[in-house]
Amino acid sequence: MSDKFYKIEEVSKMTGLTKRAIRYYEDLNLIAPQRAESAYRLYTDEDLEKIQRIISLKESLGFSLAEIKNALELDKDVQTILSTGTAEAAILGNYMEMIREQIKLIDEKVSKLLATGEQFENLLARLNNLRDRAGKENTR
Amino acid sequence: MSDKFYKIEEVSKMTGLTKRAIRYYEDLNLIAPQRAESAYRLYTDEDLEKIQRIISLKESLGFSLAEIKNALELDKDVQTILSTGTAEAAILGNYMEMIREQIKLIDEKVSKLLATGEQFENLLARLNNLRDRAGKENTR
DNA sequence: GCTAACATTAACGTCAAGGTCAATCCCAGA
DNA sequence: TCTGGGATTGACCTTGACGTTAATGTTAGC
Repeated sequence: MSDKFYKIEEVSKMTGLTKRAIRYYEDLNLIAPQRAESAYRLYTDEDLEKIQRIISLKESLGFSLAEIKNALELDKDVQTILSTGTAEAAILGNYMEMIREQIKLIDEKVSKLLATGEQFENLLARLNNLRDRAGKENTR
Repeated sequence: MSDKFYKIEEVSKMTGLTKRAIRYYEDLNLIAPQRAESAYRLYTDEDLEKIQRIISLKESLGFSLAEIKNALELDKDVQTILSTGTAEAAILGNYMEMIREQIKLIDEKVSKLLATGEQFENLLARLNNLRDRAGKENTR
């Protein structure tokens, strides 16, 4: 966890995001890098991890940036609850319910994905079959 | 496979899409319902299935409509290859490669999703723990 | 034959997620 | 010190995926 700082161009190269996108995420309060006196944005490894999480949520889950913001905040809230050990039962139950919903949502996506995957596997198998039969015909 | 026809409002209700969205998909050539003489759109069960596939691809995979169009066309091409049994080896190999790529892409998404899911499960477990400890404290 | 509830196209509006451009500022190296 | 390559903000532009409205046609029941 070296406390090195990255400038936006480096972050762009490391993450594959454009500088514009990175700044945009900041506009939406998804990230909040430090600033140098010159007002340059300074990103830590922690910021980078957060950005990677954003990318992952976006690409795999197809979440909108607004949804991602919610997820990140939910996560953060829970982290503070866990670290302080402070939680009124009602609030805690609330968060647990939200997390269960997220999990359910993810499970649904997974099963849809698996179903789609099987369809393609099926197609592939049938094409394989066709190719094999064609091969036989040629060697007859 | 009854050859009943549905009008757009029925399709809307059955699929949960708005009529506007359904027409928009037609603009993009994702679907091509028949027309009555009055120019009303007439949807078959087959059209409905296609629409359901579009929805599924959109929601689970987060595909753009352009990507969905590609996937549907790929599927259709392969179907005709399979039904006619006609396929030059090169073309066949080509399609098989494309399908493998789709499968790979899907697998990647699935594992990302599962990873995210586990994170949430983890949080949930820790919250459960916290709650149990709090419970004990109250009954002490 | 009228009317209400459907349908059509065409055109413009909107929102998210950035792209692009301009004007200005900062910094590192010759 | 000057110069080129990055950084900043602000403003407007674009694309995808629809929403909305207007003007008009169709159909089913009374």
